[in-house]
Amino acid sequence: MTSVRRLVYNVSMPDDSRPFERATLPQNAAGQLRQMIFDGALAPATRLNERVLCERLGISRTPLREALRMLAAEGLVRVEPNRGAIVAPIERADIEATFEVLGALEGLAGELACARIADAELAEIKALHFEMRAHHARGDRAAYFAANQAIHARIAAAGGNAVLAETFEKLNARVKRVRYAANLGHARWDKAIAEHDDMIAALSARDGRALRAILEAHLAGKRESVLAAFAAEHSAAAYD
Amino acid sequence: MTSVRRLVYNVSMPDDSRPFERATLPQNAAGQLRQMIFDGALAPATRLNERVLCERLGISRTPLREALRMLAAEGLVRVEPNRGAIVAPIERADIEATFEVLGALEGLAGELACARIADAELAEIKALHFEMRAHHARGDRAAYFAANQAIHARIAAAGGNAVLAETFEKLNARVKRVRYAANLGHARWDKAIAEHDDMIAALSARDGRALRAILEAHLAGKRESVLAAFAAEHSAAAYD
DNA sequence: CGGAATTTATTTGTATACCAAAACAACAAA
DNA sequence: TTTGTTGTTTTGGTATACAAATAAATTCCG
Repeated sequence: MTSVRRLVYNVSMPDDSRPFERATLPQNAAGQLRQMIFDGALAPATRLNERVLCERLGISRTPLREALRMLAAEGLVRVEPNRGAIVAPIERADIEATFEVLGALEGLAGELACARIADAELAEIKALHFEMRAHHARGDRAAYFAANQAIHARIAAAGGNAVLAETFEKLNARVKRVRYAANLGHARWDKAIAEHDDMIAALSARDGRALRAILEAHLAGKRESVLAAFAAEHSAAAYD
Repeated sequence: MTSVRRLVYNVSMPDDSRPFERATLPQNAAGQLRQMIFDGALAPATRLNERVLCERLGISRTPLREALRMLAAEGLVRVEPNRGAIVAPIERADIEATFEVLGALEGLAGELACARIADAELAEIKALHFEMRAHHARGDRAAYFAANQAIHARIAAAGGNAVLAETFEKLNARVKRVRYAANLGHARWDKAIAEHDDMIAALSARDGRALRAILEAHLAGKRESVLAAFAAEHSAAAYD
């Protein structure tokens, strides 16, 4: 049972600046569902029966439906009138399109980050980078994945553009599951690591132009590996 | 009473490809609220009292709350636990951040569009362009605005990247109200028109690099004029 | 026997009533 | 003016009911 380790590295998705963040039930439910979708407990195209989910989450229909609407607006779920919700299916085109946008967004973020990042934040990203390399050295994919995601989220955030960071997170969420599923081969993995080294170098040097190029290339590479894994999985297990 | 003319140019926001689109109440309500927010009937920071809105829209609380959640996920509304929803306030930083992202997105879209756009779609954009110039010549701001928005939406769509177009639309929606409020002076307006001419030229020539640069600059210009108007309005009517 | 028509069972969409807890407002007291 | 205190309103959530739409099961017919 490969239950992906719960994201260890906090990146403070919404502003958790307020003390004692009281979550409302729909927010909670949405969070749980998100997690289930990420680690595959809810596969794409799975019907989301309200009754069943209500029991499973221990809430009533009203907040559940609100949660589903939220997820729908995020693109993780699709609601069809009178037919209910399903986990949003991902197609090849979606992956391509999403990574294309992610590349542009993170490219911009990198450029901004080089101009604006504080030393402390840079240090933290470096620390994460070396932790990630440690996980890579040990071959611990889950931990590597989490650290990797954290780094990218922090770069997205380091641009100091909240809208950018938020948009990046939301889009990234849509492909997170396939990202993790893409168990990269050693060659690609090593290449990714090398690219990360370059990223850190460019960021340290505050070379925005370079970082943007690296990030765009990195995302493109990631896209290819994800697409490959996606294609493989789909030829192996043909549902239709 | 400046009630902005209802968007004349369809850009097919969500896929209205299916015939007889039955809308569910929450979707409907969300649409109406969106419109009210766009044309200022609901100003930023307005409390959205459930009871009142239920009456106004003629629906019950259940679907209304779902609609509010949807709008919240889109960033048009903010729901604070136990405190209800308000129309999302916009601050200077939000405008800057949003336009920064919009610039990157539309830049990418432009580049993609140059590579992929079909002649028919290019012709349509050209047609819209000249309509827009006509509105400009007559000084019809509302019509100009609508045509302008339509052009940008079509460019965003012409990249053939659905995720990109969708993301652009959603982010643009957040600043649409201030965009319209920014009643550009003649100088800026003429400049915008000139930039649009350049856009069309670059798109016709399929010069992706150039179009990207033009679009990024255009958005930056738009940002400045919006910021100026925003600042002016805020010094004039100081609420606090 | 296989497909079409029809009945039946589920499920969704929405409304309503109800309640607790939180927020807000009004007002008295220091 | 600030601080308590006390109603009042509003929100968050549950439970229930029911029509309409979908999906499933069943019957009917060629």
